[in-house]
Amino acid sequence: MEPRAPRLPAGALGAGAPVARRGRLITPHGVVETPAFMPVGTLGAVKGVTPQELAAAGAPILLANLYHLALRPGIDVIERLGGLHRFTGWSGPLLTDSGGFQVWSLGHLRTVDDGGVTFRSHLDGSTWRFTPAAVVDWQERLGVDVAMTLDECLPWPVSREQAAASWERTLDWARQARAAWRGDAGGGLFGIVQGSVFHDLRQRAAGELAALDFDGYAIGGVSVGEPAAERRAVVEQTAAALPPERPRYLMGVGYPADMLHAAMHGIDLFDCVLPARNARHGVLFTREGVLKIRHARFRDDPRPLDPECGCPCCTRLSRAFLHHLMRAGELTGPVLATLHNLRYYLDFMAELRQAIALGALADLAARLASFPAGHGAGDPAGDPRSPRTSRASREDPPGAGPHHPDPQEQRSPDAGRQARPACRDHD
RNA sequence: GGAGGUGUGGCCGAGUGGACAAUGGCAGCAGACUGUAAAUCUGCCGGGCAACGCCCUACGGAGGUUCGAAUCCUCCCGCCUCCA
Repeated sequence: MEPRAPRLPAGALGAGAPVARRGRLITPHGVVETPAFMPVGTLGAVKGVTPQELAAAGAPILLANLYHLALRPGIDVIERLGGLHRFTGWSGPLLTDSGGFQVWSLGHLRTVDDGGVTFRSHLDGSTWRFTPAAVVDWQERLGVDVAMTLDECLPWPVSREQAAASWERTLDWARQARAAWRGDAGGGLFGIVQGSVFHDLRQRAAGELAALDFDGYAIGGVSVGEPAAERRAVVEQTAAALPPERPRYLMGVGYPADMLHAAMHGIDLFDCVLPARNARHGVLFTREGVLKIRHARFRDDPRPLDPECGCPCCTRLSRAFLHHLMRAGELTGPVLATLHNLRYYLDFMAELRQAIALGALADLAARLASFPAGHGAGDPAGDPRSPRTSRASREDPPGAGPHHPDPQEQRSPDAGRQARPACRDHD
């Protein structure tokens, strides 16, 4: 993103450092304009939000979780009820995560071996075997638009040796998943790059994964505690090594500033629980920065959370009322807060897409960077090595403007195919 | 009028001779949260200070016993229950 910054040689498939790009993810249940944010509905719903509300907020695609749905209510049940779309009432594109994240988050409830992952259910202690092929099969039975391969999401930090060994296993799983994938329903299968914070590992992994010809590629294993600067470096260099004509998905990220940074490096898809979870915890994203709505200072505040926001909360309710609901433990509080944060994220992505189209990413970066430090907006996107803000706004939008068309994105063989997710440039 | 019970930090509520400035919970004041085991978790929460320790004030009030009392005794005050 910073033209003057030294970068590693481009990967075998990359002609150079990727830049921000607009695109379309074409799925059986609709087209997703990218870069896009995918709200997380682990159990089939974003907590507190109906499918209708989610659509009204502008969500283009919903993420759910295979691990959680397999344990409860079970793949069989959902399949019998007509698939995950029918079951959840969400008629737009659906992506399911494979359970790879639970390898990390449920660290003490699982064991990993070369063949897959054995979970001890967090619900009742029962034993569940997740193999690369089974995970693919289950997702196909759910009828999702985008399935993810089973991967091993490593903790941070790990040694280089651990990361390398783990990657060999995840790569093997990716091969098995690719072989098992049928894609009958028109969905696509994404592979997941791991490699912890080791750039050469990541780059190698990206290349090896690309050779398997997935419908899209995800960068996993970030946002597990590593420093933001390391994460950003990983994103930059991994993105550069991924096939440009396919969607790039940065898993679990993140704060708006992090998404902006990643988008500047050619990432197309994001997901994160942050807007929903923080909303439930009283932390609201606004165009002025973050508001902790439970703070006493909002008790008498008649203003909307964010006057520029069109969500059901901001259009007619005061900060004081939301403050009251959250403090009183009234369910409506977290619901409204979630609708707001989601709307903020989705609006932010719309602004991001527009900024890419207009070559105005620097303005967006500058505005984000102007947020008070420590308010949860993440570090400024412009310079991973500097927590200061002015830097970013001085730099040119890194190759994102109309004068920096990204030649990599054009005319991929799959660009026009509707049968499976594809990502391509606009016009 | 008689008998029994009870009174603890903003609220509820443990503690019944030293380890008690006093367990918990709530409320309050902050912090955290990144492919969701999270409407969760963590810290602070009588006052003061030259503050990893010390001092002051505190378990309804006043006295007393004791080396030592929120805890035992006496009286007073409030509240509750039962009997007249």
